[in-house]
Parts: sequence; structure tokens; C-alpha cells
Amino acid sequence: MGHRPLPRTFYERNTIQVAKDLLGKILIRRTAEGQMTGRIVETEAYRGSDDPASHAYRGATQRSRLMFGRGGIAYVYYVYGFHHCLNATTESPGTAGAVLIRAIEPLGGIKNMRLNRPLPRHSRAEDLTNGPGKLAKAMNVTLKLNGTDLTTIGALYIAGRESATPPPISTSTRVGVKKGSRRPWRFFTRDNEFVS
DNA sequence: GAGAAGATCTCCT
DNA sequence: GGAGATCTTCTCA
Repeated sequence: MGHRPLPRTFYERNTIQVAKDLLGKILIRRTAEGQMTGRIVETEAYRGSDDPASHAYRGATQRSRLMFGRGGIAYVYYVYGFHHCLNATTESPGTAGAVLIRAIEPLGGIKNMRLNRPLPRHSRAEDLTNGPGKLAKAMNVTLKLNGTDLTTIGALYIAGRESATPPPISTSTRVGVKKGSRRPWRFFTRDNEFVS
């Protein structure tokens, strides 16, 4: 499996399609302590003015302006005073879109992840990264990474074969969004223990 | 400049 | 199954 970053053309497409195609790709986080990697197993698509649940629904603000820029950029935000969430921006400049990475299956650097996110005593291995706040904590993703280019090798990027056969995909409505939109824009790999 | 809501998680009953 | 924790960003004055 290649560890070459996915090119910008991968991201600057329809957001729904990118959300599906990101399943099975490898998220790579490099820190002073070492490298951590994980397979993406769950995503959600967020769009622009037609999507009430999206930060970009009311147009570009200081926070959401990254969603209107080029694709392939890390969009990180802070919610509930506790959790960071990691997104990859999509669509061409001028069109809003982002894909929330909700869960990964840890592959490498698991020791570091456990240090970043100590687990309660009797928890299962899957609890390490099976949720957006959890994986951000485990991989030490903070607001400092907001705006990171995911198409070049750096502190944070996504790799994988662009044309690799996608795993079996299941679909459902998005989780935790209140504003209307029961749109089926959550995607996850079937039969995987690490989905939230 | 104040007030409110939020793409969550953990622990408790 | 439900409340509480805690801070960034947005909205409106």
C-alpha cells in the first residue's frame, strides 16, 4: 500500500463521492514522538448553502472559510469545549464542502495513541478511535493543524491508492446533527469493529 | 461585548 | 437512558 499523499484532484470533486472514496484510505499523523497511522472506516459529508447542518450553510465565516477554499485541506474545529473534529475540505475553490472523519482503525503507532488518550481499565481496543472526538484526541489533532495541506507529506496527510477497490460501504443518516437534514450522508465500511 | 448553541464523550443511575 | 463538562465561534445589540 502506497504512502503517497492523495492528490488535490482527489478532493476537488463532489463531496459525497469523496466521502465514500476516503473509506479505506490511510490517515497519517507525524509528531515528535513518532508516526501514527489508521485506516479510515467512517465519514460524513457536509456541504454548503443546501445543507443546514453544515458550518458553511450561512456562507463563509472566519471559521468556515476553509470549506470554501481548495480541496485537500485539513479543517479542524473545537466543539462542546472538549473535542476536536477533523475534516478534509472538498470541491473546487468557491464551492463549500468537507468530509468529517468519524472513525479510524489504528494501524501503527498505537502505543502513542494510547498515551494521548488513556483508556479506562476495562475498555475494548476499538474504543480508542471509534468517534470523531476520540480519534482527534488519540492522534493529537488540535486547532494548530487547522489549514494543514493534506496533499503533501507533513504533520498530517492522507495516503492510499486512488483507484483502489473500495471496501463494502454502508450508508446511514448523519449522527449528532440537530438541524433537520436526515440526509443519508454518513458512510462506513461494513462489518468493521471500529465504526462508532 | 454579552449570550447562546454546538458535526461529543464519559460517567452515573 | 440522561445529565454534565467547558470553550470556540457566531449572532445580535
